Amino acid sequence: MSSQVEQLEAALKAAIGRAISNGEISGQSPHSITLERPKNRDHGDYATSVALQLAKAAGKNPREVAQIILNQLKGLDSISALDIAGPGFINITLNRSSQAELISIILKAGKDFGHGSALAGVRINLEFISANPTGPLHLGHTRWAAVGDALGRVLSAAGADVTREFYINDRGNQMDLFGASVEAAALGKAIPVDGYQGQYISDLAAQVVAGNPAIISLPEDARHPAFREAAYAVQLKDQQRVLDNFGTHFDIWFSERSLHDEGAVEHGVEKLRTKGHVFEEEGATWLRTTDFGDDKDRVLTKSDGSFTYFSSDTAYYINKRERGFDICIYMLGADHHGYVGRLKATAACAGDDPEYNIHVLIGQLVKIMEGGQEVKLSKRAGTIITLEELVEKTGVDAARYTLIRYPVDTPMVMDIDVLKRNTNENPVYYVQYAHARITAVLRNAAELKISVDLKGFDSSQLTHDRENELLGKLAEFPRVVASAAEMRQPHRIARYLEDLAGTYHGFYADCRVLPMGEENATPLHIARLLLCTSTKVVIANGLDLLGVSAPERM
RNA sequence: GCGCCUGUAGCUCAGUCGGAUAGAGUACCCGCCUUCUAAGCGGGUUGUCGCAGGUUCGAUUCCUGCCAGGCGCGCCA
Repeated sequence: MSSQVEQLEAALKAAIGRAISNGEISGQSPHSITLERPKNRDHGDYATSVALQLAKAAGKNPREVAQIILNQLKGLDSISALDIAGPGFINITLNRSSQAELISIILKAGKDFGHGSALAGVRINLEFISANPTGPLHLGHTRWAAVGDALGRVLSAAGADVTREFYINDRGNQMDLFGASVEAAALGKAIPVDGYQGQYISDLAAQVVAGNPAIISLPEDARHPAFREAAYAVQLKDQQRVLDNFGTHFDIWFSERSLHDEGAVEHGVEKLRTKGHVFEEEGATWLRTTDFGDDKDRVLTKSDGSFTYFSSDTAYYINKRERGFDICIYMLGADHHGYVGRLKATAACAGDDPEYNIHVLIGQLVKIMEGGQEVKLSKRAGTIITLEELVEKTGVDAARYTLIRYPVDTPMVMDIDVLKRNTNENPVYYVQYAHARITAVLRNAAELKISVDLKGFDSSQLTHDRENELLGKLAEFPRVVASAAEMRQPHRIARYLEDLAGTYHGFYADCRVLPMGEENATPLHIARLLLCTSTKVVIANGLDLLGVSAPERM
């Protein structure tokens, strides 16, 4: 894949190893060498600062160390120039035609280009959204609906075996209150104190009654659960429909009730008890999470014998691990960050490594602007914005892309008015436009009956600076995907795509791709068309990782 | 009080395991479509990287303290 980079890294490492065994440098060989792409193109295609890092232990100045490494670094025909710059950076310039070989690598890999094996064999449970089935999904869920889905795709691309899971909080007081609210609405009675308000409750009531008119005349003690269950079913189905429309799909919808029905909660408590972190006090059963850094111990079973919400969470974690997942990723809103400590402590209590087996991502809240004003979200005032409404206003691609584009630990502001615009203020269009533009060029090539085939590819044709720049950018894609997966940051893909799109537009402006007029297609035209095709593949693959479409025309 | 997140250009934000002259978009000014999608390209202007110390060849990045903003700290769910 990016084998050139890997080869270079290996060659550097070998060169350092030889210098050390010669005694030219003292110290240890670093466990890994990182090549970076310099911001400034005068610094070559790749650069490394190993010489600076080794200088101290070697007792020599960094430029000397760099020279020693270079002396050992011979016989790589893919390199056209090696320079020592500044305090001791080694700058590497690749042989251009060798760099152009990337095109055949991309075209042969196709949809798989960018995929890697860093997480091969790792089973990951990715849990996100996990809303109560007591109302529509709103803005607070929307960020995760987009980012969680993209992260799932990115982790899969890194080779992980990913299961996306939605935990349905379908148990407890809130469900009863929800049922009672819908029931009251159906019967024309007042909504209970602390009950659920809003138009959607009346709508649900109407749907429930329409689906089963006899429900109203049930005796009271049968009517109450009947309303709760019917409303639950309708609301859950609605959430599933909205997410499906948003392009976010789950492998498992996991019911909290099912944990209790199958005795998993008791099982979880017993398992923790065998690990020695459970104790009884004041009639309640506790988990000593303070053994592992939590700020207070947590109750598993209340003094009245019933289970706490925390006990469900604990049991659910244990259940996931027993189902064979190596890593459990939780994506929570900032208003739940207080749970991180106890979740990690729970994992530790279960005998797991909280640094590896569990990973909690905290997403800061999203603010929304419309008409130049912040929309204050308030259930009481009826100004909640649902995921569905957001999509209606902006479209799936713009909403998803914008939500994914920022790291989740920064609070973000979504400006609805900007998202509605089809301009460059809306970066999704910038990227999509590049894809559509390439597609148009390739369409025209097909009409001219130019055969765009690797057989006719002469890599030495690509000598223009713009071509070189574009090739370099394409070569970065696999590393971007790998780091997005490793750091759980899908926004890196989006930023990369914007960068790549910009590089392509620059190439397009300066390099004519198709023959003009009656001109025949030359090897240069073919090579450029193949470069375009490669770029199209990478943009499409990147957008796919975000769940955003790659349009053929715009 | 304790804990988590944030503070980078007028605005919205990137910034790879600590690297070279801190970057995009937007806004503002100036150029570029008698041949491939101008939703584009090129050029110009914009910085106390919140403040103060520390670690080192080197800090926007790591550590400590402080300032400002957001959020959270139930035998609730």
